[in-house]
Amino acid sequence: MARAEHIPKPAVGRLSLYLRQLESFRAADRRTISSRELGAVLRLSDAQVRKDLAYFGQFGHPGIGYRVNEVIDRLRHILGTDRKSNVLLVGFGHLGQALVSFRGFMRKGFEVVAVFDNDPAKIGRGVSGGNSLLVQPLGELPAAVRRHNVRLGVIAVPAPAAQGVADALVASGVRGILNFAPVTLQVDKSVAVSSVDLAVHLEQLSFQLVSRQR
Amino acid sequence: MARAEHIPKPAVGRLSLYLRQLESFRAADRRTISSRELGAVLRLSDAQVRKDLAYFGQFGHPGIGYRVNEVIDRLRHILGTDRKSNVLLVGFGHLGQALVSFRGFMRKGFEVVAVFDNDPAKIGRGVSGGNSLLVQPLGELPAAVRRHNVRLGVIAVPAPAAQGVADALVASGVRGILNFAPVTLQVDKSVAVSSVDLAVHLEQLSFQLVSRQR
DNA sequence: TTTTGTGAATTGCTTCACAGCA
DNA sequence: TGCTGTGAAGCAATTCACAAAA
Repeated sequence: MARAEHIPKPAVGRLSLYLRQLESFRAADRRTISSRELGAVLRLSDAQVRKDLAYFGQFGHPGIGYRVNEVIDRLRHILGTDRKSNVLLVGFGHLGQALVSFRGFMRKGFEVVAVFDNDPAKIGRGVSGGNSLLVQPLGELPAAVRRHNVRLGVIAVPAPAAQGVADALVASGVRGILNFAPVTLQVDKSVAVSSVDLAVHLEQLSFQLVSRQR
Repeated sequence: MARAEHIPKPAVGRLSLYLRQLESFRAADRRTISSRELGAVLRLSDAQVRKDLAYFGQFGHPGIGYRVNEVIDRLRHILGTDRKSNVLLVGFGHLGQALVSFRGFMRKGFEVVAVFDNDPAKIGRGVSGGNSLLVQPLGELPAAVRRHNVRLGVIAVPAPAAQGVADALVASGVRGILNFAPVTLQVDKSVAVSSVDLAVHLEQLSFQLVSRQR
């Protein structure tokens, strides 16, 4: 039992991949899986898989492998997605609409409970996502955070507006931000930030292409 | 000049961030910038910034810092975005629409030259993005790759369809894939893949929240 | 001075290889 | 046998700290 040892940051990132892959195996009626097989589909070594899981306790069964259901449950608990988290979305452009209609959201333990935008043409519009949400003006943000006990916010606004939105989220008490705007947000380091920048990803691919063809 | 030395993979990822931030500094009329200041806004150490840039040659000027324009040009060249790359998009749902209408695309040296979807209701529709593109059926994909000399493809289809699309892209000669579907694509390792999974990012935030509040 | 570029030291992460269990 | 968990070894990345340049 190697609990509470120092956990490499990349290991935490892989936990999500293990969970996703295990759910896929479960959908295919697999009951157990070895570290070797799990690693193979994710392009990781078997040792990597074992070590990552072992950081969080005794997961596997020697001679058998890992029981799919058991590991899924434990990973969800570790990641904190075994109970629903209320999420708030700011920005209802194409990307924002894509995000609320994305099924993976709810399935994974996250629920969008409010949507904001400052465009008067969008305010008051219904959100397709399901539970009869309406797009609200940003002024309503602090009230919504309190009412729904929101800890996570998603920023899907244009770059120039992103920092202001981040400030508003943090001031309202949000503790984590998923940012899709291509800027580095300046927030108190007690707030967790994860950023997705389309251009950055394309540039990485471009670099790999350039450096490989030589 | 420490060229061609072994370059840490994370360093390449940061190159994009340096580029983005430098463009932002240029927009604010800054001509030079020190490693300390550049690192501060990106939450990196000054030594990290210097070392990353030095992997790719002599960039800075002792006593002065880095000349913004100069470094921007050289980073673009290194990343291969100093000339336009033709990109092909598969999947014209909300996410696909968000991607084509994303301004950052063109600005960064990428241009979407064809859009595909298998939904008959979408085929033939115009793509808002600008240059009068029409959504095409997937069967047209190989021809488009050849015609436009496409090396990069973006997958924005539902998870179950993603692997098939990836296979089609690779078979057509695409060399890099940006994947938004929540699956690990199995492709030949000569093909570069970069994946963005919304659920994974939210889970990372959730984990950080859970582990911090204790 | 200020600030870079870079070997050396350090820290962090992954792989190895094997004891132990089923 | 098959497979996990884990110290030890090996590799990778970051930070330190300082000579050299402007």
